[in-house]
Amino acid sequence: MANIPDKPTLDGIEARWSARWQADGTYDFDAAAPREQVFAIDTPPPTVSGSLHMGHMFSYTHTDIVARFQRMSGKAVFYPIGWDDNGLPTERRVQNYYGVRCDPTQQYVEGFEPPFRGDVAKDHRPVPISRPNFIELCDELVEIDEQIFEAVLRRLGLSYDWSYLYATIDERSRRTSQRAFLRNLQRGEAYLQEAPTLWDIDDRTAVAQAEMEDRERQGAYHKLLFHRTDGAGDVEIDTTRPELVAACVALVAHPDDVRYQPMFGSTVRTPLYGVGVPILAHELAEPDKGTGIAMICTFGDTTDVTWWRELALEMRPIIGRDGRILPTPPSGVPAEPYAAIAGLTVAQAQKKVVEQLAASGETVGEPRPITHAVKFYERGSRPLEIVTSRQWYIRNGGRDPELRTALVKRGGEVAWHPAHMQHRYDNWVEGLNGDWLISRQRFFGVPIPVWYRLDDAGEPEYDQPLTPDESQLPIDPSTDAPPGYGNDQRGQPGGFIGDPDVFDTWATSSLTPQIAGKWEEDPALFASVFPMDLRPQSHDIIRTWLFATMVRSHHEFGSAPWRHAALSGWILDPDRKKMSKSKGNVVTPMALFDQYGTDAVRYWSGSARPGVDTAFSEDQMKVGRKLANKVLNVSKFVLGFGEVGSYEPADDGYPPDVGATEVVDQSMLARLDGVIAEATTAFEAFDYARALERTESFFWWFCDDYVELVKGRAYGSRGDAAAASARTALRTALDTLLRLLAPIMPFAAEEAWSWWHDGSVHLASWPAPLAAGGDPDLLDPVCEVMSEVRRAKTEAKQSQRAEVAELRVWAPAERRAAIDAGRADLADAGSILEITVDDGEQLRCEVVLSPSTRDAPTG
RNA sequence: GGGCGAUUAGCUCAGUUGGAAGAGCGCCACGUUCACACCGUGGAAGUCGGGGGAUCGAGGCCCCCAUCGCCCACCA
Repeated sequence: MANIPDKPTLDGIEARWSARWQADGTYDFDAAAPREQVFAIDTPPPTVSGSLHMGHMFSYTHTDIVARFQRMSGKAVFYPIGWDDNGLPTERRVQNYYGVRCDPTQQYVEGFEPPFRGDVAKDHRPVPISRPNFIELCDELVEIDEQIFEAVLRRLGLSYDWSYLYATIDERSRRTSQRAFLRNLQRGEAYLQEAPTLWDIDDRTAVAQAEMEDRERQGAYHKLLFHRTDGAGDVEIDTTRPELVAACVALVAHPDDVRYQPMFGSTVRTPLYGVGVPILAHELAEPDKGTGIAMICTFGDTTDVTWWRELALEMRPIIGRDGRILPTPPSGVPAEPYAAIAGLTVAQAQKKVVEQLAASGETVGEPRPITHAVKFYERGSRPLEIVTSRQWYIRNGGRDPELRTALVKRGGEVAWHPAHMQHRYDNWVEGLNGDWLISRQRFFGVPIPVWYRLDDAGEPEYDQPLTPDESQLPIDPSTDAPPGYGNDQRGQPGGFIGDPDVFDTWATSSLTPQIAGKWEEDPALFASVFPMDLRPQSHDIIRTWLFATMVRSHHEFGSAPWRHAALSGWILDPDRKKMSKSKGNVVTPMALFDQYGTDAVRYWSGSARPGVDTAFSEDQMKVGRKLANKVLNVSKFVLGFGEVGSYEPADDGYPPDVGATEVVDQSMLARLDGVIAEATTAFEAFDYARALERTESFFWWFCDDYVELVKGRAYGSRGDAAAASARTALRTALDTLLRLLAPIMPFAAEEAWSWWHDGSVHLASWPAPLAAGGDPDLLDPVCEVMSEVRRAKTEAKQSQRAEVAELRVWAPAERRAAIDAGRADLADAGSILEITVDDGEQLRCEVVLSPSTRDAPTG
């Protein structure tokens, strides 16, 4: 054959084949394919404000392996990629990269030059810039980051159709996001409500339940005295937040708590302020926590919100959106003690209040330190507060048992891989306690496409938002005017104002099937890719991305958005902790590609079972490197025998195996046939790891035993007919193995394939069953005998090429036939002069090395 | 507090309907440059977390316990 290199090498094959695939459009989606022949993947768009790490390489490889299998199986694979670039993470990166911050009150500056581009000076104070200037910098940095991302993903060999590339901030995504929201609004699935909201005081934005996490923090119980108005003494309550005493609206105990039953309905005066608050009963109060009676404040935690709502309590907010105590006390709260804390941070206020309580004698004993869980925004650095604000919500079942049940049912329509991941979904949906808050008081995001009429007094009429026609999308209500209005009416009584907020990034990324499939913009495409076949993602975002996508699809289409969900595991440090950037000196994907080769890194990913957290292992990459190298070398060797016999290489279609006339060769092919079946079944169930394991195991057996056994014959030691059988079987097996390995090791497989085929192995058909007709187990006793011969030579400290004068084998009758069939090949492979086979109860060998060999001087 | 997963050789992990403990790495020994030193051959190494139970038979099935990890929870 023409193109076999003298010295095969893995070096540089990624660059060569990546360029070739791109030039040839190897992975282009066939948009004309009918739905049943399409395999559509809802690829996770990486957050471009971070960096691509090994976790991405790991899970993205899994998906790519599946995509390649499906493509070879004859599917038109719809495999788009996008960038998740809108939202807070990008804003933060822009702030840190350019040394700026967004201040909507600033005026736009034409041609603004940021103070830095990377390497911001340590003592630099962020320069306030206008929102349009800030957005421009976001767009600029996102573009830079995305180019770097693309280079890494191409190097990983991901078989995307890059022509469907999208970004969650691009025009189509904005249009899709706004359209979906307007539909939700029309159907009553989206609504605006003023309510207590979890609030991040640093980012100055509301956050959703799904983005909240608990962190252990040091705190302390303070015992406070509330004074009974009937003069019967004081009530002691324990609290970790004494600074909120001014916000106290009631005390609460469990209805069955006999200690407090007599007090229910009576009134106590708060310490310091003397404000009268009722003592009430509620099931959520826990008798064995603290003194068994708690103070309800607006708001200290989410339980306060529940109590406030269910007990219909007053509102006495004292914490502002900047996390500081409001300048003026709530109505009915005396100004005098309050003045001391006005304007302080929560931490400062707590210290002050504790001093005040000590001075007034309304605290008992010393604070008792405790460690307790406090709610944080997952990207935040200070505890969340709860403030009242007007926000947009989408119904997700959090307040509607019927919808919740329906969404759990939708989850049941999806096949989960691994299956137990469905528990996480069910668990989350069943535990929801509020609707999905989608509005964010941020800047770099999809604007909420509504305006509000201003009444004659200039007050917004929030209950009847003005909406654009879908044909106008995307719009920006801060610059566009609503239908029937002119921009000169902006902010004027009788005119309008735009909603100043943007959607949370999940509100847009929950629409990735719609965005990638060009919903409402290319109906033919959308019809052929939706519902998608596969959603691959990490299990830690089941509650966000997966669930949110389900909600949007349920509302819009009344179906699940995909048929399968494949949840990948995490990468763990060797010490079994989740690998994190904070640990420093984490390896970068590019460095590993350079060191081991892409196929080797992919091999490490592919050998991890679906959904299982996996230790980062360079050892596994070394093994992958060995395998890739072996693929090239054995290919060279097999192809070096040349084309003989009836073998005809086929460009697509499967090569015929009719030339294998020897039972030894037929046995190998029968065994390979079993591997094809197992690998195919495994791949169809998304179990790429099993497919790899079976293929790899056969591959090494093929190289170490079968090739060794028949190579003498393939060279022609027993004549042309016997050689032709061996050569045909070798080439058939090689052809099959390259196809089986192509999804895992696309570069090495393509390289070896290219030596003797036109066209890409990645467009070749997946191996069909081989009608070999042989006995797959026939070679077992032959290989056992070969192993015995090798052992004898090794124990005699001889070369494997050492001559054997005589090999005597005893075997049960049913195995003798197999050994007889392989005896000529055995003689060749082991340099054996004479083989005798006799009956015996068990397989047993006696190996007599030739004296001349044994006595020959070594070295 | 509720739920899920894991526990097999020094390390990383397979072990698919229960039928005589496996692989790779590492280690030891030997060999070899005629496909492959990114090589080959062979070897040592495990009371399958612990305890019960059903079975002729359990790493696999049932119950209990322990340890680790993760998810969820209304954590005053």
